[in-house]
Amino acid sequence: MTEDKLIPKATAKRLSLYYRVFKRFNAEKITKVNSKQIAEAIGVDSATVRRDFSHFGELGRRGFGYDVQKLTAFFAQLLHDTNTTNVLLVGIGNMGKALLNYRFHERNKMRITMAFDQQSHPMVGYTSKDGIPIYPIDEIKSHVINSQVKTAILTVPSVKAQEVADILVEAGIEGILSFSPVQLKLPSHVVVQYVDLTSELQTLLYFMNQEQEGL
Amino acid sequence: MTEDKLIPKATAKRLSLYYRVFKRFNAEKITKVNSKQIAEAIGVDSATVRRDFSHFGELGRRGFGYDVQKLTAFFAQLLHDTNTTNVLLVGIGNMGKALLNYRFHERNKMRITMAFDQQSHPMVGYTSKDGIPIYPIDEIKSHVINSQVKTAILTVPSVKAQEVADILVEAGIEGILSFSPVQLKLPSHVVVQYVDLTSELQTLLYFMNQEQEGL
DNA sequence: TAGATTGTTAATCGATTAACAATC
DNA sequence: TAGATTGTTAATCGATTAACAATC
Repeated sequence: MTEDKLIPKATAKRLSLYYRVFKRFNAEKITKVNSKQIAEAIGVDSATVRRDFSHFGELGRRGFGYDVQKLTAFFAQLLHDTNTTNVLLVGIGNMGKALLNYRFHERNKMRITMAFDQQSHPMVGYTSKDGIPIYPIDEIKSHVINSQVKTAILTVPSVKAQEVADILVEAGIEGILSFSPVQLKLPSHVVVQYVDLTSELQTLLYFMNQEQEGL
Repeated sequence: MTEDKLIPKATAKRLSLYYRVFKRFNAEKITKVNSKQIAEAIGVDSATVRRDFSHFGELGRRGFGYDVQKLTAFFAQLLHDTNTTNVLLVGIGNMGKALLNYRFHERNKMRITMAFDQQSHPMVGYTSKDGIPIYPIDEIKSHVINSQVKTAILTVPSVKAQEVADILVEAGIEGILSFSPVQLKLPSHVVVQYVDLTSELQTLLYFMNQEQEGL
């Protein structure tokens, strides 16, 4: 199948994982891989890899495998990792601080360029270690309007999440990565992705207990 | 279906989400809910909720709905959130620090009780804000052995992840929540759950771009 | 050519959803 | 009883995997 533009969701979620291992292979001077090697590196079946790739045309060479450089370039394109994407952050708590100092930009063309918290937060009015400016939440709209930013990371307390998300959308944000375990009600054109650390840990414990109980 | 003990993975992953909304309902003095309300709160279909619950017996009352208290108690049991689970943390970088200060224990009976990093890390030998002791990595085994800890959170650089995971398993750890984007090769009795922040953000951007391009 | 590995089809498996009889 | 909502079955949908012809 060539460029049919109907990428299954499960495939879409693996794209970034593929991209990372290709860059890793590149760094290790591995120039050629087969679907089995890719599969092992990301923890899926080799048939899944080939099927995933098939949505984007013929990326490999039969009897041979894939050229790592070619794959890397293709996936960079696919994931728009060719020019920088700027992202904003709301909420400079525990998690917010960690993300503020996270070097997304070291390996990918994305980075946090501004951050927000309540007026009373001690860091508001200053900048992060790396010079990311931190503004009060009521200035979100004005700062977003004078920028290319369309994406937000949300790390505010659950009770504030909906309220802040509304402000973000109002300001023109079209995608939110939320760490607040609250189902956001937003217009359908806004893409939301959730990260739920407590749930991840609790689910791990559940699986461990299942394991214990014999099944 | 009564207690068949064959909980589908998709259902298992929602258990913690259900549990949280029940506790939230409780806090809001809501005593009775129906499957539609639960479904909305966690962002799934009401049929999914009823089907999920059906694996655990008859939790509700036909024509009526569910008793929130009863559900909360049942899920607390199910998720073993009745007695405290102690967890260790390896890697006091950005993410590690955030998790170290994260109040898991405020809402659930799980908490980080010890942390580890390289000998040279400035916090090794001291404790966190909340008094969690921080030890050097080579002391993992001795500290785990004198404890009930079976679960680890791993926030070390990718290149160290496998090495540290091996040490953890050697020390008797049976479950790992890893923030390092590396597929760990471990004995099959060890349960591993991955959190991949870069991938989450990149996937969000991909979906946003898809949205833009019309599909 | 012989060997290897892709790209793709068909089979299987698992998850979601619609529909409704059971029943509170 | 009439109305509501469960628990469950059957239908649908989507994802994974096995198998293999195509072909480098």
